[in-house]
Amino acid sequence: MVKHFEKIEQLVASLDLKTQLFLDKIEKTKFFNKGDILLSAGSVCRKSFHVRSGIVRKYYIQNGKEITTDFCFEDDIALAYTSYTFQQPSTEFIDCLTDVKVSITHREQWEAAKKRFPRLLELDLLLTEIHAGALEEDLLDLRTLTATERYEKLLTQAPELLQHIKLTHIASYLNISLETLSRIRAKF
Amino acid sequence: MVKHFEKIEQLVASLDLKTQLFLDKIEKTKFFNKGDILLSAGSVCRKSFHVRSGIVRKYYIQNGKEITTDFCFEDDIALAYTSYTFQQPSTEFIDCLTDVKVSITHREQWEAAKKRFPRLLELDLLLTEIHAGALEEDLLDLRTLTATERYEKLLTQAPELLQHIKLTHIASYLNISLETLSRIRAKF
DNA sequence: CCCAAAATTTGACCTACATCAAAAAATTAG
DNA sequence: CTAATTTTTTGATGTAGGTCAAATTTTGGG
Repeated sequence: MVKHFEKIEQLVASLDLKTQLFLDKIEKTKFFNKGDILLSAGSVCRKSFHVRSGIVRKYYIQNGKEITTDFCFEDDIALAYTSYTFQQPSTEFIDCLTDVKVSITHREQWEAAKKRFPRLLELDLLLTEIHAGALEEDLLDLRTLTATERYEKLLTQAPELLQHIKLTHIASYLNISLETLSRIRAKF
Repeated sequence: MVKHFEKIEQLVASLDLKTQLFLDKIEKTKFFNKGDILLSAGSVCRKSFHVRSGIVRKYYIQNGKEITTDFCFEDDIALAYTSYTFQQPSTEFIDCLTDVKVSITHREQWEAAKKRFPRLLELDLLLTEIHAGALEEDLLDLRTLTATERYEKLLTQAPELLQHIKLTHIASYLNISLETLSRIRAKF
């Protein structure tokens, strides 16, 4: 769930045509089915998944329980951030909550592209800044909001999410047990 | 508390001399006293504070209570990240827990430097990636560890911190009440 | 349309940690 | 060195939200 969409658009639009064409050339469209796993914990994340349609989820497993860290919709880029950046084994899984269409770019090719078209560094930086900003916000929320407040915030900021995603996943995303979430919802 | 120190060093070392000299030129050394405030919530963060000695703390105030988000020691860069990046009013304060020596660089000049020496974009990106990585780890810890486990982790990863910093601040950093932290410590 | 499986709700109980209050220990200033 | 102030500990009590179990509702395949 990345915001700041306009900023990204704007930067991409300001790139020269050659760069944009190159980016198009190194990405490949693929289709996955609901339930398919795009990345497993333990393996190194070497591709980015630019979601074109459908819903993708990032999660890790803690004591046999799935903990959702993010949902990715159209235009979001799904990747296991730390694994991708530092080329370490991922702690996260990435899977498809629906049938999905994604544009895949391999990290190597993206790195090469950045070498060849240095302005892509600006894009990479912007994306990373936005990611960090979102993490800071999540951290703040987790520290200061109660379970109910976190739910309410989600409700106002991303109500569409509740239409499409199972409560189990939403509960783990909000760091609330399924039962508690159900009780919160009962009182509106 | 930034790790990955070697990576940064390495990248800086790989910059050509002109770039390095330029960086030196735009930064200014200043001294502050214990208790001094480097940035207040509400104002926009326009400088970065590279800590040379002493301890700096970042925190925000929630219902009249200070919540510490980070401690910065020698070599760390203290700034209100989101405010600095997007030039919004900061939610965070930055203050000095001890007398402090810092190198200050103004954002404008840093931005200009990036324009003039594009390889600095790589440095900026690296710093942002490291920041994001740390945030991801904090988030994971907050989601999965108990109060005791968070304290133990701090104890093994940054024991020096406990020597120098008041328990009130450590408690708020760990998102634990002061009393609970005291009880955790009582049982070693 | 119906049944099996999955998702959600409801109920009873429990626990980690917060809060409030006061005592004890450590620090600082005069 | 002592009093005043700050920091930390200890005690008593409260509560948000977790866990386990069972009932209900929804969903999807045949």
